[in-house]
Amino acid sequence: MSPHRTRRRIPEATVAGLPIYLQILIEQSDSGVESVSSEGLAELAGVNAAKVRKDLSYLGSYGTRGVGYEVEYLVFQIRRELGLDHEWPVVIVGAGNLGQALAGYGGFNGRGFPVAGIVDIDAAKIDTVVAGTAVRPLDDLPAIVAEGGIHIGVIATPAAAAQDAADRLIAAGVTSILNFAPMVLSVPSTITVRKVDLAVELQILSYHEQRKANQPARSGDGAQLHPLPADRRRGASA
Amino acid sequence: MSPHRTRRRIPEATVAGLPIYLQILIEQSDSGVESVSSEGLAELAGVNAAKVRKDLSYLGSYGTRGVGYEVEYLVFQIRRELGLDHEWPVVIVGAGNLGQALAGYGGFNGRGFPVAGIVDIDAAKIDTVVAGTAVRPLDDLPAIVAEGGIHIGVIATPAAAAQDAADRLIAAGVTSILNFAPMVLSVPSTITVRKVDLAVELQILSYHEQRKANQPARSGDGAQLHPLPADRRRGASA
DNA sequence: CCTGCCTTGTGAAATCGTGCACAAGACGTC
DNA sequence: GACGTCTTGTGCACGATTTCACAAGGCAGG
Repeated sequence: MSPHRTRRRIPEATVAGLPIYLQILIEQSDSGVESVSSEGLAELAGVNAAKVRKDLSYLGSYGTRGVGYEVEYLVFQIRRELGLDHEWPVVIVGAGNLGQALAGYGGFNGRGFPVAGIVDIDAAKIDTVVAGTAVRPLDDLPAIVAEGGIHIGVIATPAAAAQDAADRLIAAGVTSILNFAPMVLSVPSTITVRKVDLAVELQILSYHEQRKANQPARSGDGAQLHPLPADRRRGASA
Repeated sequence: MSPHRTRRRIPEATVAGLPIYLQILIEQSDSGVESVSSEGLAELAGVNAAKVRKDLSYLGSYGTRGVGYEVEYLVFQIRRELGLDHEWPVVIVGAGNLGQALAGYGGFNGRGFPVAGIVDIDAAKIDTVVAGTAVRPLDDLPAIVAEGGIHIGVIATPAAAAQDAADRLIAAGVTSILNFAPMVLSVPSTITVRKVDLAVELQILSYHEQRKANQPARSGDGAQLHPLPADRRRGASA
């Protein structure tokens, strides 16, 4: 049975932070570290220690005052909260450059999101094998989703085809979409969409670069001429 | 000869929104649309119209009351603000699966971020040609960065090599980094870092999926929930 | 058991982002 | 030139997120 019921809602900002903590904790665990403090975790994640504690407190009181958090246990709890206690097969739409790379990328298969299928609209690509999986026709989407019990779809098509891909995924039963196409999707409010757009990321970097170029180093903002030797500081992110 | 001086600081949230508006505006421009209202733009970007107006107001008063925004002009202004009035060559560290895909991906070359070089630490990969660019040794990084006047580096290495890649990029003179490795980088505060982590995105989707599964379906817009296949129970390994 | 030290968990304050509501301004019409 | 309509630009309120500050516990040593 469900180990916990409708837990209090976790803020989006916290949900976005949990995978980072998880990654760090797993790393620590692999290194033999058994316990970690909010300050240590914060350091590694590049955030404020208070934020770490508040984020973790949404999961429950899994720390020990005066001691810290037990790494293994925290990993277990975060995994459970994120729904990572089982695999989530995904289907990729678009077997082009990006789709192929994603299929072959370890970040999917190795992390609990096995690629259960790849589809493409281009007949020439059908049956070619990408990273061990044969490309199937776009029309097979409903069958693939139903057979695989798939909830998550990945869109790796050109922008022009992205909305159609989304519509088909949703019609097939998918309820979460990871969109790599540079295109804002229009979907029902029941569908969760996350967008990853390389051009957007680069343009944000471009903005900051231009800003740096227009603004020679000033004494107050930590910009220094000599690189700091010992401890490093975190750069801008988010 | 910087075209404008230290403009008032633009909030990060707005900076992140500008590339989206830009993309939509370019699309509209290509379709022959000459003018757009904040409401129209908001619709296409999937945000609130007031937010669009507020975001754009940080650039200046480039709209016309009662009419809207002139598409071409707005494109020009956003481009300028983002520093997209010239190209930003990038260097990619890591010629593996992901690095190769990125090099071949149109999202770089076609959008003002030409790939000026790809480097890898693996001697076997040196001189192989990826998307028209020969892979060069990691040690060439300083030369590549200097010759190309490069400010932006892309990390496409495994997590374990990411910090070293960052250190080398920074030592070579790069001041902005786009990090695809599932690893929080430690860098001086003068360096701008943005992280793109597929696993993180998927895990966030996983959280929302789990949430939907635990929460009984609600009637509404025709998107029905998918029963969770009860037989899928394997734990994800790191 | 008591004391001192350490770190969590959490109210409260500060900051940031978003949306509403409306005055200000531009354009077309009469 | 005045009027009506439309849409921007923005003050203000609200909500979310981040940070601060500290009381509440837990553990070790005496």
